[in-house]
Amino acid sequence: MRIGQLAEAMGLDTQTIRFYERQGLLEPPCRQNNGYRIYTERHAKRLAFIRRCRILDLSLAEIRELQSYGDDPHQPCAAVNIMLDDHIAHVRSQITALHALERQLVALRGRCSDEREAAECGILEGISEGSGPADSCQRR
Amino acid sequence: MRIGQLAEAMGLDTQTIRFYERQGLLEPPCRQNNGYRIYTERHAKRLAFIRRCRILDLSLAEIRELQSYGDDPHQPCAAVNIMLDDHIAHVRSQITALHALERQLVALRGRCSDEREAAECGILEGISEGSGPADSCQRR
DNA sequence: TAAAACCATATAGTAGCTATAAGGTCAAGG
DNA sequence: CCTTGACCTTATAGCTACTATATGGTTTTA
Repeated sequence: MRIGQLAEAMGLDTQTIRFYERQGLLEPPCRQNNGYRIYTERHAKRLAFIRRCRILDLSLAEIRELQSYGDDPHQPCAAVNIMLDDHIAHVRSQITALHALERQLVALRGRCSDEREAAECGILEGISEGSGPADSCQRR
Repeated sequence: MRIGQLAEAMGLDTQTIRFYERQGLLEPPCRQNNGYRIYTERHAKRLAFIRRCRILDLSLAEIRELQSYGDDPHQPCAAVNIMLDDHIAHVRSQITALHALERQLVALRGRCSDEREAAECGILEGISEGSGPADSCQRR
């Protein structure tokens, strides 16, 4: 399987596959005489694992760590659980921050209707004053 | 006011201020004979505006656009409203995506308790299989 | 007079790709 | 036989919004 076929199959760019190789996430495959990379089913599986991790928004460093656990099956997997717990906490704090941001933005949006000149625009005013929906408003 | 004092007052790094200048967000200030930047109250206000926009997670490009409206007070401000509406929509879609992600991660976390070997870890298994909480699970 | 604290510029690094340039390889068509 | 097009290769630069580092000048303070 050449790189183009693998990329096609996985729905990503050939560049991305080479990028993962350079980053040490994907084992360097054998080469043909002409230098072309030849991938095996193993590579495809590993790549699928990487992609699913990325869909879960894990960083490349975290994926490298996970792979090291997967490759050494007798390690205790507590570290995997910890990583996932941390990641969940991270996602939750992002959600909280975005909710606060949304409230601020909606409040700001309420300060201007469409038909004004910029000089009277309540939004520009609002940003300039630095007033959020309330003074107790959470800043990230 | 020199750059260090301004940075101190605004709670950011001097580098960041120079960076905003290079990016065209902050007007280049006058210089002393020795080349030191001298800032005025106007600069401080503009910088505060920039910071408040960043707290609202607006991009530097969006801030540049907002400033151009603020600097030309007779333009209609409809564009400001549109930008804010877009930004709110963007934040909301981020929130939605993160909620879906959280559900996936929590389901995955539920597949492993602490005291196993990596070979039996339900999490590594779960990622390898590509199973989320359900097959209909939303992928970003 | 010398160290500490400030200022200047230029350059590289961060994350995770994506895009571009410049070139080698291979199969099919004229 | 040659060319065209699709594929492959490497190296390099770009994206965002900073942050860090290196190197050197200036000013203040002890």
